[in-house]
Amino acid sequence: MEANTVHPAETTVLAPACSVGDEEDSRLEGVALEAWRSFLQSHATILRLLDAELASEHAITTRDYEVLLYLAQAPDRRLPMSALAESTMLTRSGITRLVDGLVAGGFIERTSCASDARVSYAALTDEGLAKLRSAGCTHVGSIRRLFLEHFTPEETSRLASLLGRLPGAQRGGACTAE
Amino acid sequence: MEANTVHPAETTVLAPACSVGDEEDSRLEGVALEAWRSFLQSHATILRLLDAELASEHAITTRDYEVLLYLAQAPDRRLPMSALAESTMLTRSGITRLVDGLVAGGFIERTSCASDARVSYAALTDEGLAKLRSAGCTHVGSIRRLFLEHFTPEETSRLASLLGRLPGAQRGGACTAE
DNA sequence: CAAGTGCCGTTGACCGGTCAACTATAATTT
DNA sequence: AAATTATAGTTGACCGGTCAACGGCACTTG
Repeated sequence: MEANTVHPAETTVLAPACSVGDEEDSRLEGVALEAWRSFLQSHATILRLLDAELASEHAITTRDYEVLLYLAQAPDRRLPMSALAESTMLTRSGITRLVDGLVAGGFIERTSCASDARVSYAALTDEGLAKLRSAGCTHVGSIRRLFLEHFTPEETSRLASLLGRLPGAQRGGACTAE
Repeated sequence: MEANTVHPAETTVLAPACSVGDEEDSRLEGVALEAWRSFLQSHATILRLLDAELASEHAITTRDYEVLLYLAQAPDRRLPMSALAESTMLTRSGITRLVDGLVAGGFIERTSCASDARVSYAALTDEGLAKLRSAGCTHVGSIRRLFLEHFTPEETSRLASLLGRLPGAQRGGACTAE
């Protein structure tokens, strides 16, 4: 029937390896190329699958999930918009619109801040929490299947230590870090 | 002045680790969490930087670059739109529009196929090739700096072998692979 | 060779996200 | 206290990409 919809993605990719010209070192060689390509393509593929599953089984986006999760972990289950923006690495306007959607879905409410009238909190509703819980199972399962399952525990730890050196890898995200 | 534009990204992120509820295994623990988080966040961060550099120094996108590169490596420096779509992991319509842009920029021409009137080739122009070459230096340099430089050769190779197991990592992309 | 079937590329409608401009509030300077 | 500057959030315009529908062409199959 179909299956003609080639999955999209945000790949990118690398650099010559053959003979565009055969000049300088503007090329990536062997194993370095492999590493880089695998990095890009696996990311694209995994995220795509993750998103598809979450969308089809829970009608939310990976981003939605992420926001719900951050809120669930936050004290009082609420966070200022800016905090959300920073955590998710979206712009403030991006978060505004994303939260708009979640509010419309009933997963989040906007509440105002007593001590600073500029800030508006995004607060997780009970339905939001329920959604997160139900989606969580699926999602974590998928992450295991698509990512973690390919490694032994030691490998996972080695991988973590390698990837952990890359730019951006160390920005927050943990439980009570910040 | 500013620097208030928090860099955006397509992160996602993981799963609880604290105490959303303290139920089942719908959580990611320790080192697995680290690996997954690093994977997501480093990707987001690196691609963002890469894109910014390419945009500011060469006025093209990472995707543009990718397409140019694929064409440069192709026999006769041209490829059918569908082939491009597959390589880049974009949809056919996505490629149409992307190529539109590159044609407008003079980097690509559309030519038709003698043996099959349905296909239209995207063919690299000389300017396109020049663009690729000049951008290539910057780009590959950035990849080295942002990614490769964080690893010794053995580490790179180990990383390649780990990432190489992930879904999507083995799809084509090499020189004369197909 | 006429009719079905399927593939190629483009287009329209939409969506998620950015950027830049703006409003309202807070904090700082004078 | 008034003026300045900075911060929080929203909005409008736009962009890159998807999806679904379509038109042109090629390949069966009657």
